[in-house]
Amino acid sequence: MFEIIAEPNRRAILSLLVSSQQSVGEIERQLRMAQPTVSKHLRVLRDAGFVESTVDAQRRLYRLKPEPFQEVDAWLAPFRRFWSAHVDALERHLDIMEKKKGKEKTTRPRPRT
Amino acid sequence: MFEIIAEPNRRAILSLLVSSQQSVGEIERQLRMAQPTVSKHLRVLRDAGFVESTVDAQRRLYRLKPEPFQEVDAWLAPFRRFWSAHVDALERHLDIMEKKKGKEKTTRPRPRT
DNA sequence: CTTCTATATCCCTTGACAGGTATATGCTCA
DNA sequence: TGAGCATATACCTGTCAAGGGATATAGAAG
Repeated sequence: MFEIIAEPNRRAILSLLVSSQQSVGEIERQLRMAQPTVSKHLRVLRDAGFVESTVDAQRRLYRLKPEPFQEVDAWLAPFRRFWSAHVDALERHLDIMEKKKGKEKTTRPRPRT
Repeated sequence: MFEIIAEPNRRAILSLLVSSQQSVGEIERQLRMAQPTVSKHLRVLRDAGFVESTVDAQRRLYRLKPEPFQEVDAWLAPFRRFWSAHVDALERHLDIMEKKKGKEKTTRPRPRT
């Protein structure tokens, strides 16, 4: 399951689908990917249960399915317990993240994906 | 970062390290992996910041670092919002079904958001 | 110093997978 | 029915990462 989300283009597709369902063509245009590439990634995502599709005339509308994300979350659980014992480290990390973002405005930046 | 945890042996190593720090040899024995394999995976994990090591005589003790896990968690956040809406809807639906059957509604713990 | 133990690295082979191009499939509408 | 659009698939090729085996490094012990 992790191999699925290891691919950057697939993560981009998933991020797109968070807001709403999209057709293949819409994904293709927004992500500037070739159509076969999009279709192939969607195939992988569908086989892995990350998305499902419905037919709308000649189009296919893809939307997210929650289960695999829950599995990722479940895998993360033991480590979450671990890191919550390291709140100090968390705060240091966030400080570093803030400093890295020094170029950006203090108003909420748009998510870049 | 996802490529790192996409590898099953690496996930096994990380799971081992949740309980406590381990030497390379201990990991090698518990997971029945060849020593160079363990060392190479640990190298990858260390470079990606998932683990760190300290020297103990000829041994190296590896332990988890929290930051990359937090990043995974951060990536998951938008999807978590998405799927918790789904689960809530499902529960409401099930509640309705229960009531239609005239049965008592058994209170269930809410999933953590 | 020599040897033993623990770990890291090097080299090589192999397999998986991603992208590109061409083509197939399927639906719509004139 | 045929043209045209939207999507899926087949085939090819290059890249990259994992595992195996040999070897290098470094500390410990005698």
